[in-house]
Amino acid sequence: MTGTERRVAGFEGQLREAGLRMTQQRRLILRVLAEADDHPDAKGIFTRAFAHDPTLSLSTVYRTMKVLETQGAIERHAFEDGVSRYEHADQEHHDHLIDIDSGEVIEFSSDAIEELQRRIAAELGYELVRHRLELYGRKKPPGTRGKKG
Amino acid sequence: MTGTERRVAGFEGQLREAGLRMTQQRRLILRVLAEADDHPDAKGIFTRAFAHDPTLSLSTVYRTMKVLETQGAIERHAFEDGVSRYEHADQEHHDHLIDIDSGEVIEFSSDAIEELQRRIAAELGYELVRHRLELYGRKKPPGTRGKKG
DNA sequence: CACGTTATTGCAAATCACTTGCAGCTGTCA
DNA sequence: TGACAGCTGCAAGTGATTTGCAATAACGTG
Repeated sequence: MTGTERRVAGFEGQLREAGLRMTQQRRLILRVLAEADDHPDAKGIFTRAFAHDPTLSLSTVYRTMKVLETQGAIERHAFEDGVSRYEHADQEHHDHLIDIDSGEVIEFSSDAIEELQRRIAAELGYELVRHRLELYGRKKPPGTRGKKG
Repeated sequence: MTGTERRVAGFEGQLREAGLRMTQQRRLILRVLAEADDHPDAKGIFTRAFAHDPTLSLSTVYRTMKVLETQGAIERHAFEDGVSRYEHADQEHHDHLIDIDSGEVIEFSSDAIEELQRRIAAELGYELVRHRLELYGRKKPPGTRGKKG
């Protein structure tokens, strides 16, 4: 998987630049993150990584996530259940739609909504720094796409 | 404060209707909530209520908040720090803008953004059930209101 | 490549917000 | 007023995340 290789290498470089060490554990966690196409929480990352290195500890996962977040290498999200979920940050900004029934997380982005948020903040006298937008929805029966309820 | 009186009475009615008991503790907590114009967390509510009744316990606050939320009498929000904050629900739907520097929470509502969210969900094949939108911003210097950065 | 710093790790204990088991107390309603 | 189910305070329990500490392992240097 070349994309993954590249991502891990990229993360490594970022760490090196910050004077941080590239340990076996970090390399492993980075790989797990790069290969993930979902939004795993710490325990999920730990489980996947643990399969490759049974000496890894959960606290190392938490510490690594914090380092990576500080480095801007990953993004942390906390949806309704409150647990932190992570995803690599080498992608365009996006928000999340959560399927209420399945828990599935779908990514989307909308320039219109970004702009609208900026404008709303401005109207209140604020400069928008960041935001959190999560939609919680239920799958429509097929054939209703785009139609009005 | 007539508004407060009315709110507490309203809450009481709601509880009664649901076959729940109106205890001294609940009455007190309701009053605290009705008088609050901010978004206190459980500890904050406890502190305010405790001043009027030093026998009150924090678990009663948590239990009461859960009951009130179930009754739809209050709304619970969890901003970036993850702790649950509460506000009474006898008001129009709104979202929140959080001042990054002061922590102040400003309420706002936008039909445009509501509609946009509904449309985005629909385009993804979902019916929007609820959402969470928080803007995090920094106060602009006066005189820049509405201008573009 | 061996060595010394010093970051990093694993483990266990500690936090923090919130929940719950339990026994006694108190609204409610007949 | 009396019974009874709902409530409450207290203390212990959860579950996610953090932290103190001693051992370990990166990484630059010689």
